[in-house]
Amino acid sequence: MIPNTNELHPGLSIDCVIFGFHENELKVLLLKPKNDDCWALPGGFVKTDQDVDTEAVRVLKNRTGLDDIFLKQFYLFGNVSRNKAGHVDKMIENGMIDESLREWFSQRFVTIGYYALVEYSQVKSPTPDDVSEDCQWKPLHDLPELWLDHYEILKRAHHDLKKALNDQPIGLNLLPELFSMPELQALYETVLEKELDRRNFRRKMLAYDILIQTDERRTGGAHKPPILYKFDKEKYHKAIENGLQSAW
Amino acid sequence: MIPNTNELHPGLSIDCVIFGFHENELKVLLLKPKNDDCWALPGGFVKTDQDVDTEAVRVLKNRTGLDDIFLKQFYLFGNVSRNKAGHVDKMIENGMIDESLREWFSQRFVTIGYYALVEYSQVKSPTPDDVSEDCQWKPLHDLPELWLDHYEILKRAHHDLKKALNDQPIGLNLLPELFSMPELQALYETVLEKELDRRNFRRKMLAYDILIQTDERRTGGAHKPPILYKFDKEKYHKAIENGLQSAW
DNA sequence: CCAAAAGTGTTCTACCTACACCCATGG
DNA sequence: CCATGGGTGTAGGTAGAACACTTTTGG
Repeated sequence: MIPNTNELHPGLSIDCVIFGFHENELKVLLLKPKNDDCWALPGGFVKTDQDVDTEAVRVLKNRTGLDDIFLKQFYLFGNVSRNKAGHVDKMIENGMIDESLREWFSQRFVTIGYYALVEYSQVKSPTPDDVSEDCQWKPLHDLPELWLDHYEILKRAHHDLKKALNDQPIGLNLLPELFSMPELQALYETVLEKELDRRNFRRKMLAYDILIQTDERRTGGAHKPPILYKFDKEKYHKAIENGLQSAW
Repeated sequence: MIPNTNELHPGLSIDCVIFGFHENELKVLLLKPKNDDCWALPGGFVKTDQDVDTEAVRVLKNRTGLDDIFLKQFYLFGNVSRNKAGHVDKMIENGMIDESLREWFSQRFVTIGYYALVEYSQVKSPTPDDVSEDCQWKPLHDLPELWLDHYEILKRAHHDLKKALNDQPIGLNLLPELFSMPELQALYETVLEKELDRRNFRRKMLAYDILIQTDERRTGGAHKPPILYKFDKEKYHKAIENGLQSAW
């Protein structure tokens, strides 16, 4: 529910690009606003007595039930053009918001983009917010039409995520607790949108020294069962803080 | 002057960390608010009919007279704690702002951090804004006490700039048109806060393929005069767009 | 026993590191 | 002529790219 607008920071919103990884595809959690053909990024407003980061965590928690998740503020979208004329009228017509909120929604808004990486299977039931009728994972490469500038926000989130891989590992919170090297590689290939050499990938990843090899193997395939690994969380977080490689 | 507050985006400000390079030091352009001991980052507000980036460019232009400069949005500072109680009272007491603006300034503010890299010598006369009595370059490593969370903003700008060097060249807009390799190296060493090997630096920088060697040399020193280079602007900008190195 | 996919090792190359020598200038 | 700092080259090590063979499972 939209809280009393008096308690909200005017003209400021949050949009979260929530990435999940499933069936070798990157998926994004999207909302279907009521009576609208477009889909939208989960978002929200900022209470004036709350940190912006806190509010982003709240949005994530409300949609996915998850907290304690990697969540990164990546950009503030502040162009005037993102506020489309007629857009509020439509929301009122569609019954998404009440007439009384017309003024609040008619302000010029800037929005803070966050992206999150979550484990697909842990999101038991994606939950729509009160202005939406549905909440679903959509494949990054087969997206429905999106609201306003949400496609641009999503693209930039993915672009920033790709770049971040040069300096950070990913996988924690995006893969199950135990995973095989080929599964981790599939994640990287999906995010990067390119194929990688199996052997070189393994060597490089092991050199990061953030993996712990377990005794278990993933059986069931008609082939040699892969070793399962888990992340050394302490080293993983250190790697994120210190950066993985630097030219200087 | 502060425009009519009705035209301004409420609770939203811009702060610019303007870096200059002079006498082998990184300097930052700071403002001295009237009747206050602290110094502050140049900043401003966002007109509701202007893009946020546009407003940041305007701030830079007003303080330095420069435009067409590398200006990067690096973070939105959105913690509640940055709004200190009593801080508006003090501004009114000091005559920085009029009593009539009390309400406007008492809102909770979030601020968008930008950093800029400018050529020190091109800023003929740093210009204070109307709530400040002075505008000066201050050495990054000998800063006066700063307003509110401006020190935190500055630190983060520098940190982001350092990281950016792994993926981008710097120097254009920060050095004169013509510069020697040792001068460029001094810039890198200053930003990175570490010493680099002369020969390896040269090789690496030339490998970036963004420099044009000129026939001129910098004379005057009691030693072999260094060759002067300039940036190949087209290649320089391409390097910024495409990134200099990537792990994947 | 065969197909499928996983685990391992080697060679070649490119780049980074560390270092030493010569060169041009001003004083 | 000498002190100062700039230009150049090279040997050794490390890391990435390309690539082939062996291993283990299910069917």
